[in-house]
Amino acid sequence: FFSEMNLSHPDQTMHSSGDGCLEDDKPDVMFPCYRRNVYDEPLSSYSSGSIISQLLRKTIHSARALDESHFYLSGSGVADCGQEDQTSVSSKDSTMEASSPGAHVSAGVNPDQEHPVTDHLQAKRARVENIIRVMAGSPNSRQHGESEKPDTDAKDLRESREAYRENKRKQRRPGSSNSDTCNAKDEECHKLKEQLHSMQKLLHQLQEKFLQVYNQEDPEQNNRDEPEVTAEHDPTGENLASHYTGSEDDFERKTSRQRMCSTPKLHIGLGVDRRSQAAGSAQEHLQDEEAAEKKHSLEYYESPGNQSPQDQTEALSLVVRKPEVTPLGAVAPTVKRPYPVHQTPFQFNYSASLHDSQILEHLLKYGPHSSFGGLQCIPPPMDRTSPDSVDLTWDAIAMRSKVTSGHLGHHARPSALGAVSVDNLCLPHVKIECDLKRCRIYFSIIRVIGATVCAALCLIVCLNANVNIQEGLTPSHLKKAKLMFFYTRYPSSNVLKTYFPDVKASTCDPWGSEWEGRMLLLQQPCERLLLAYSPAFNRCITSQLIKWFSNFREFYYIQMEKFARQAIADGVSDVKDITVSRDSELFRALNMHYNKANDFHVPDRFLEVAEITLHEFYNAIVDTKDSDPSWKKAIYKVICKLDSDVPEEFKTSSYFYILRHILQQVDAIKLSGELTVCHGRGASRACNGTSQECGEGGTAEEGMDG
DNA sequence: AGCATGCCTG
DNA sequence: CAGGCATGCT
Repeated sequence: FFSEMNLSHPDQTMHSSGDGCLEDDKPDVMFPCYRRNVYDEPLSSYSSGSIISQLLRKTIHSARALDESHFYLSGSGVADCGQEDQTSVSSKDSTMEASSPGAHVSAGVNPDQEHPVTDHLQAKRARVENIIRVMAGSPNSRQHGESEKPDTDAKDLRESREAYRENKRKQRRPGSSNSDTCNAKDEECHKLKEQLHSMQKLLHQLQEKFLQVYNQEDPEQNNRDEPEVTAEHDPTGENLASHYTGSEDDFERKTSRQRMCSTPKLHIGLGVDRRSQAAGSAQEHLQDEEAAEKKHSLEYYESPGNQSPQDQTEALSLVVRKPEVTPLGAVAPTVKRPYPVHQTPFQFNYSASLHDSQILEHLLKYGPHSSFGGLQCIPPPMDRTSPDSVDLTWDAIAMRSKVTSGHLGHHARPSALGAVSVDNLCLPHVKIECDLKRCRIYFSIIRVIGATVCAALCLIVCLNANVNIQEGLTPSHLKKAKLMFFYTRYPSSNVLKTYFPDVKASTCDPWGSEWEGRMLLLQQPCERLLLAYSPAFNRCITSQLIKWFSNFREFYYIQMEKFARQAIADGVSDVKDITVSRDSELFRALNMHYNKANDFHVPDRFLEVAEITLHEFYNAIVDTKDSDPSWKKAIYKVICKLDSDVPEEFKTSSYFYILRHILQQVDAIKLSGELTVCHGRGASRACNGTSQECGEGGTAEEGMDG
């Protein structure tokens, strides 16, 4: 890891003293409550693009820098996040050090360090290095390729420079006192604690929503053809569904089907409650009563007593529980622990927490998009050869994204520091289609690794990031736009802004320095957070929306011309004989395009407009006006006046559409049984092979000062 | 020149 | 669906 960093940023490697930075408590300009240390790297290296991930990552690092006896969240069960490396790592030290001599490269590369470190710190750092290194697998391949890209994101560049200057500044102030460090760290701990609590709340909210969503689509309890999100159990008080009641009948229809499911019981304690002590008994308790109770309880996700596939209820289909014959079954190991059941994750014992921290670090380091294959290189200490070891490869999921265009948009944020082959993994343009799968994976991970507070926080952040925090418009926006097309074919940019409030809401860069204030939103209802992290309604996105509608119109008119000519070819002699009804082939084609899920009741007015349009084309063609190159323009002029007002419901956040989309995807995934995964053994081999490449690659980031 | 729009293409 | 290009307007 360190060699990778050094290679990646030779400038700072040459000047910055890694060990000394451990003691560096100079307030960070950009993140006042988090000081940079040796583990810090240019922000550009955060591939996930989630600022919260960055924060959390810093949290972990800070935690490790702290004395292990007074970690943040005092009195809570999470305290071992800073301790986990003590014994657990030592179990691997010999192997890793032997096989990866570059692990301590930072010490070797910087012989002239300005701040000699104590043996204690060095030992500590060595442990961390090993953890990170092991987790990293062979991250250089990506980095190498990335560095060769000339079109480095400007933001990345900026942040890289900022980080670079930051390091420069730090090295100019070698003397940092430990007393200051302690005070600052206390304050830091306090802030972290508050943030963790906030995250916990958010976690609860999202989980509840998640379960609501899931329970509603439960095919054995509901008619899945009308998935809906009810708000009656909405812990946030945000009645999403209420936005839609009393308007279009489809919404009414859906909301009328009020949930019969009981509110899912949420027991994710995040280590702050009694879960640590109660884990064992909770397990027995669940085994006794799970049939009656577990179904909609998140506790089930966590309980080690519910790991066998046979015990799986449909509630866990979200974590990919399928018959083994199906491709989905390949994921079944996901829900199995790679270590014995008695390694209760809620008890923050070393073994479990090490694994947690590995995954956590991995997630934080590489983001949720990275492959977990590297983690399988270090099987959990308790079960190194477990055949159930799961290799969660995001690329397998990402590849299936239907919306992805296969390349990064110019507004997308390329990840600068990637894990192995991040290129092929989930990128910002990978959209909602695979988000549900991610959800399932995340919850699988939670079950596998146990929901320590760190892991849970990380997971929820990643989940959040994937579903909602991404650059550019989401598939939810696209779906919404398509439905809006039923009302307006020529929306003005003002209309677009009005009806995409969640997009418009954010005017500052989620990845910019404003993020700190945004952390406050963690205490706000879910949707607020989502709004806060929605993409800025910049010109680029506006034009993207406009382009969408342009494409919509294009398809629309192509269909019209096609069916008009068909009618003529069929010998239709009177325009009046041409009608458009819901049974019409034309309508079916249009509906398939704009309302593929067929979950939206197309307004009658759209049928009328379609019929008018068809008539226009028919008449024009009959009158041989189509010989004029611009003969369609006259038709366009007519049709553009037929726009209707878009219902108010569409002004709501696209969050609703996200949920709806997820519900639809649930069905789709269940039917297709997709979601392929790599099996652990092969991936493990690959990891071992690539692990030798650690320390290689990673040319200097282009565009750095110098 | 700068921007918007439409057509064509992959 | 998005990129590239031509066109047209200001």
